[in-house]
Amino acid sequence: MIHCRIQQALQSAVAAELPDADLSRVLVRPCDPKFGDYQSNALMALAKQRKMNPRELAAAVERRLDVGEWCDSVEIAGAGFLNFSLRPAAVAAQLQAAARGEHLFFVPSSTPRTVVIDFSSPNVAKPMHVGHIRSTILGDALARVLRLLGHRVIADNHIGDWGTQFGMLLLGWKTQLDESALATHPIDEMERLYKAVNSDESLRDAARAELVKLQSGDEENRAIWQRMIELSQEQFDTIYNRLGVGFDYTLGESFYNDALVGVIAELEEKNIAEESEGALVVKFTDDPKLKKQPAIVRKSDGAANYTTTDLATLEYRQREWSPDEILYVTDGRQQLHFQQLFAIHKRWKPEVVANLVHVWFGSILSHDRTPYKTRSGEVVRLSALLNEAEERAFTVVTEKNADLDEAARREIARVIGIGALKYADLSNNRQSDYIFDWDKMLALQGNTAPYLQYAYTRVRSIFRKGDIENIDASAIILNELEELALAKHLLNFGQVLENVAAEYRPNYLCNYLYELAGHFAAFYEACPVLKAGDEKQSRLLLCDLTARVMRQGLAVLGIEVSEQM
RNA sequence: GCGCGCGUAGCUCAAUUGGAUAGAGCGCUGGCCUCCGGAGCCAGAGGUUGUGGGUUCGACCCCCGCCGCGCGUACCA
Repeated sequence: MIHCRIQQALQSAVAAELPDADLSRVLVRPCDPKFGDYQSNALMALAKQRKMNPRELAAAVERRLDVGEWCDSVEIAGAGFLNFSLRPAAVAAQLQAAARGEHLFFVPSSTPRTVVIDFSSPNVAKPMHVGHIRSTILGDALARVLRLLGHRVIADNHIGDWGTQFGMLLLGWKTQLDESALATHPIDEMERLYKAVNSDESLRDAARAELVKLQSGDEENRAIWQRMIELSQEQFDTIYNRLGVGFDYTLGESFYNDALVGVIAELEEKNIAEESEGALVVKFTDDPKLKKQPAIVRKSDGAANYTTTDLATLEYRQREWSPDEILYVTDGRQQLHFQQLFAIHKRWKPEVVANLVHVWFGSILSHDRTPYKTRSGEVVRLSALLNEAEERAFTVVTEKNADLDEAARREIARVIGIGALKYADLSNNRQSDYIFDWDKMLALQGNTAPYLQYAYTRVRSIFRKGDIENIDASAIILNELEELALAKHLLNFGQVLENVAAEYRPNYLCNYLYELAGHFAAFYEACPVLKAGDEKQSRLLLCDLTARVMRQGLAVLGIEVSEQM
């Protein structure tokens, strides 16, 4: 990609001028069009370190710089910026290469990594709810982006299939199970059982006894527990199918049960953990931020907790897959837990160099800025949320396109509704809390999925209308400002994907696609396509590449497109 | 108390290693249909980036203080 080549050329020039410079910080970025197409501000920082005059350094580097193949001019501006302006011919060559199928403005990573992504993690015997949506959607989008860039991704669903709640569930199952309710609405029935037992103090000991039996391998309880997992997995699969989300593994908490004792023993042996108030804890005396809060790895009743399970999980993943990176896509409220986890792991397995990252996100809020709930104050189930998204989209589609038959409208509504829901989440900075708003996410204007999907159908419509099958990409003409701006924007797709992968922020891609739609709209208004003369094939190519980038970009966000809306 | 995070236009949100005149949508004002999907496009108004200092050629971004909000803070995950 041109951007990359310019950056490499700049790095070579800097290396020649300043042999000891840190080239990893010598970067080239897209910039405000009034300055050019790309900009580097790296020389100002380098000059500062060395107490040099930044403009003189820029001039010296510029003399060594050879980017004539791609750039019309390189200018030194302001305090020492280097501004690059692309040659239209170089832009055209990129478009032609894309037309030949050589690339779609990105290239696979030259250093592929193995990345484990831990996301979604719903609980057995409970409904999936709005609290699972960000993790599921964000984790899936990151998995898709990383895969597209050539990385080896292992998506692992660490479901909650173990814990004290099973004592209550088992007791309820044995004493007050409604078989027919279980057959029709298994999740509701299991939730009912849990609530019934949990609300009755007098059943506490009996529930506890069922838990102990389960833990000691009692056959009947194991069988019931297995059944609960199966029923829950059916629910998960239904939701994941609707969302188009997939996993490579579903290794829940119970998978690590047998390893917990060993983990605890090792932490004791290595003097990482110590007794305190009846529990076994890890203290972080040398870490100013963590010293106040020890982490419990064995409760005073002898049971392990999630820190222990996560350590065992980490050890398994390391042994099994040797990842370069493990991503935990969870709520920001678990930050302390992951800081502790990573700190313990570093002491426990100092030889492991995998990059452990807590990819955390904010909360979904109602308009009153309290956690998003139903009107009656209950958690919103994911199934209901998806239904409503599709239903609302169906209403809009029917309004706008009543002549399509219902099946077609349902299918379009599915694509739009689910897409809107996902995009609303992904287009925000993941660390921000955001306010859930149906009208905003389904709007056809602004930075929304329906707007982007609509932009896609407008392009496709040109091809339908013109009955176009093949494009002759031999003559690219980029005379109009709008053509050139659109073409240049297409060139930046790959860099945006890399930024998403580097910071685990899909909203960068959302912004890019929204800008792409904007550039296309301007082009579409200013430049007739089907009625064009010499430019027709060139413009068709711009349309086609826009559609392909839009479709691919949305696809890695987990969002589908429709030919018509 | 301590820790983490947040505070950007009336509202909802962006802002890519510290980079150039902080950008969108909604709402408001005003334009554009002999034209490929008007579910669209263009323009205008709207900002002391909570606040006071500091570092820097340059700060929404880094450092210190203060105000406000959210979350976490020993046996849930």
